[in-house]
Amino acid sequence: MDIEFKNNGVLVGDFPINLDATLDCGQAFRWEKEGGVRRGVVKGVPAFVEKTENGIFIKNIGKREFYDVFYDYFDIDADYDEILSVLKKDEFLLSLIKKYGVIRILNQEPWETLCSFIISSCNNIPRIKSIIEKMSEKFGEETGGFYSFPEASALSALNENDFGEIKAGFRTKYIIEAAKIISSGEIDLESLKKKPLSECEKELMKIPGVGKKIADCVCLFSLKRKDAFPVDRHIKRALEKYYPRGLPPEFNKIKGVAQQYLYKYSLDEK
DNA sequence: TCCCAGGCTCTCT
DNA sequence: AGAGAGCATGGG
Repeated sequence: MDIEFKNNGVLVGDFPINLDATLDCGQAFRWEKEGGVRRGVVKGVPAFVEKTENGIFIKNIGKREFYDVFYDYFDIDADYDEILSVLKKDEFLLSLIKKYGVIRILNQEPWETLCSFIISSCNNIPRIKSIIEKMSEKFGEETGGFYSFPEASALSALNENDFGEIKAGFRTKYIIEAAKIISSGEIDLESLKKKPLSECEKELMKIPGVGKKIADCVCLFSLKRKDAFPVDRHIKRALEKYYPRGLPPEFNKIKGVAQQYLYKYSLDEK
């Protein structure tokens, strides 16, 4: 890739990405589209991203924010040529990669990811986004006209009545309990990055409202575990139809990336 | 009115 | 260990 700081932003060139697919296929929930520009809030920083001919332009940030926040977020270090070359050995994945280009795995903030996927339980994407937005406006910090995702410590002090207009339903008590566990340090999400996947899952599943699927989402989308493979109802159906005898074993270390292609495909099927 | 949505928990075998 | 109901809410 090719990084250039210009026009009060960062131009990341020679950087293959299907920006729309990456931001919209259910790994992140806070990216809106205004004209041709994507707007989000990443680790408390308001973000404006445009697709360019061979990469992306991130507006209104300097070197420091780029390397502190966005470099990691967009998984810029990872070699997707190599990752996708493995997936392309499979005929169906090859067709999906041809169709969708490069869908990247975002490295998101762990608490935001955990909380967002607790909210995702038995829910649809528009409603997940709406609940997260309402929570951010009510309990997050305002920065430049936008709201950061609320800290665990802020949510841990609330009770279910405070969530009245958030309309998170039965998930409300899980959110508050999870916030307590994380803000108290009972579980340290950052430290899970160093542990084996099975141990990460086991630890995360101690949190109420978190089963294996949500634990795997947290591992894949925020703990840099591309070997995590969240199975929701869509993926379950896709596996039964296309991989009745299981995924190719050579996918193992990067099957999370394959999962995003299968998920994107299942969204488009409807 | 029923079905579905990036599931999980609790209970009953 | 495995199956099934219940869980809040809103859109189709």
